[in-house]
Amino acid sequence: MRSYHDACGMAHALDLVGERWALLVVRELVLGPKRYTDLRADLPGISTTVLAHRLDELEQTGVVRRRRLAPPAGSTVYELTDWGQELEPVIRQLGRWGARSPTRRRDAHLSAAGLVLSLRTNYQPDGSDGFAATIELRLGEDRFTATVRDGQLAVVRGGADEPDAVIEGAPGVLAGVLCGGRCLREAILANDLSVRGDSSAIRRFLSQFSLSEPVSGPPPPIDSPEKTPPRRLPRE
Amino acid sequence: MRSYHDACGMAHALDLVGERWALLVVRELVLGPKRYTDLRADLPGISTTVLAHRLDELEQTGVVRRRRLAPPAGSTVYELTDWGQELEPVIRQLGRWGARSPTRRRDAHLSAAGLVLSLRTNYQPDGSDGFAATIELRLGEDRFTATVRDGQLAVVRGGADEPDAVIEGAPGVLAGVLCGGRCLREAILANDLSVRGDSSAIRRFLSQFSLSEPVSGPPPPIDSPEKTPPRRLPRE
DNA sequence: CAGCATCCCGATTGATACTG
DNA sequence: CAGTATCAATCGGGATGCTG
Repeated sequence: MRSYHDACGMAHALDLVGERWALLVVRELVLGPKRYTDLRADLPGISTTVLAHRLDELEQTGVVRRRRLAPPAGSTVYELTDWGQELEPVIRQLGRWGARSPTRRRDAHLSAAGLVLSLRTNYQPDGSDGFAATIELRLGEDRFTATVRDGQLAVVRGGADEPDAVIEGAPGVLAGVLCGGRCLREAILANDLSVRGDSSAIRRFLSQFSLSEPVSGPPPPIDSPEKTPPRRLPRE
Repeated sequence: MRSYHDACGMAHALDLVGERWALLVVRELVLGPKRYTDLRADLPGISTTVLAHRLDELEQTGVVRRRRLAPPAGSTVYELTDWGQELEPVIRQLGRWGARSPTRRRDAHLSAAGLVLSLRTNYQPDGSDGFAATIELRLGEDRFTATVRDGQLAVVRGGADEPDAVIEGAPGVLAGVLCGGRCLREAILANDLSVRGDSSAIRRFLSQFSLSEPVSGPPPPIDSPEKTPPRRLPRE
């Protein structure tokens, strides 16, 4: 296994999860166990070879665990270990940084896990009056339950028993509305999204996610010669 | 340029800084600008080809900026842009995670930047009485000034004017004492470290860094069959 | 069909040498 | 000092094959 041979914690973290696709595999598992085939489906572009390799390595290093489900399911799933689960803050902080990139394509594919993590990251209660709601999110095959209470957001996998509302649509569409500034009504009219239930709860829910503005556009193409004088020498 | 074609912020972040060595280059620049040759020296194992590639890419994506120093220095340095500088929390969180790995080699090479970042990460004031001190760290060629005041730590590049104490030694040795539990006196006797100045300030300073304990040893080699019953099906 | 293993090929990396 | 050039080794991606 390749290594940076560096005692720095970050360098060692990259020994473990710095290989191509590794952190995306972890991202897909943050919300719960998945089967090999579902991982492959949720990571468009990964090859079966690479996925198998990454899962092996992540298992060997104690980030991921394989488990066979009890009968009658019988299938094998991959899940994060407790330590692997602690990568979630890392993933969210990296996501918060990358989301502000001027070169990010907001129209690219978005997995359900990607959307839910961005919800967790971008949630910001507005006025802190006691708004509470349970919203079921139907993202393709996957269902999630988002619960807002006391200015806290929780999103877990699985449908809700008695949701105040249900929102159904592709993750990318929902992201466009939640974090990309797209108009909800327009998305519904375009048949990209469908909603049911308490529409005022939906509106309040949607309004509680902050749009992360990209940093100032692409960097100036040419370096302006004398605008920023050298601040200091690289060495003493 | 290779991309995951994923709208998730984290995936895009990896498009930008996920290539091999990229984040280590950023780490080396977090404390201030550096020249090409110094980067190469501080990143043992990187090839000149890859370093040149990474710097090109990081410059194109607006993470790093090249600058020619004013005469008489005249040399070219690389420095983080404001946005690139915002990777520091990401690097620290990744470092905090990786530092707890059971497979991390604490005896490997450690760069001055790696040490200083781990200081910033692991600082935890103990009893909050008004301890204040200025300590100069001499790490090979590089000097840093660590200032503790009001339960806050600041470490900046450059020597101190009137430090309360001076500590000199290799970054790895200092890390062993600060975060690895090695005895200061023993390190001095072994001639790995030298100190000058207020020795009680040094002792108090050193005691304010928390040892991050590794997570429970290497994962169990064989999966115990029935110990953790399956929690749920991967799909509804 | 789930869960890989194999083979092939182009892209990336790393070691070394070389240049302005 | 600050890179570029070259080349072998490795890695990633795509297609396909295999096995229960």
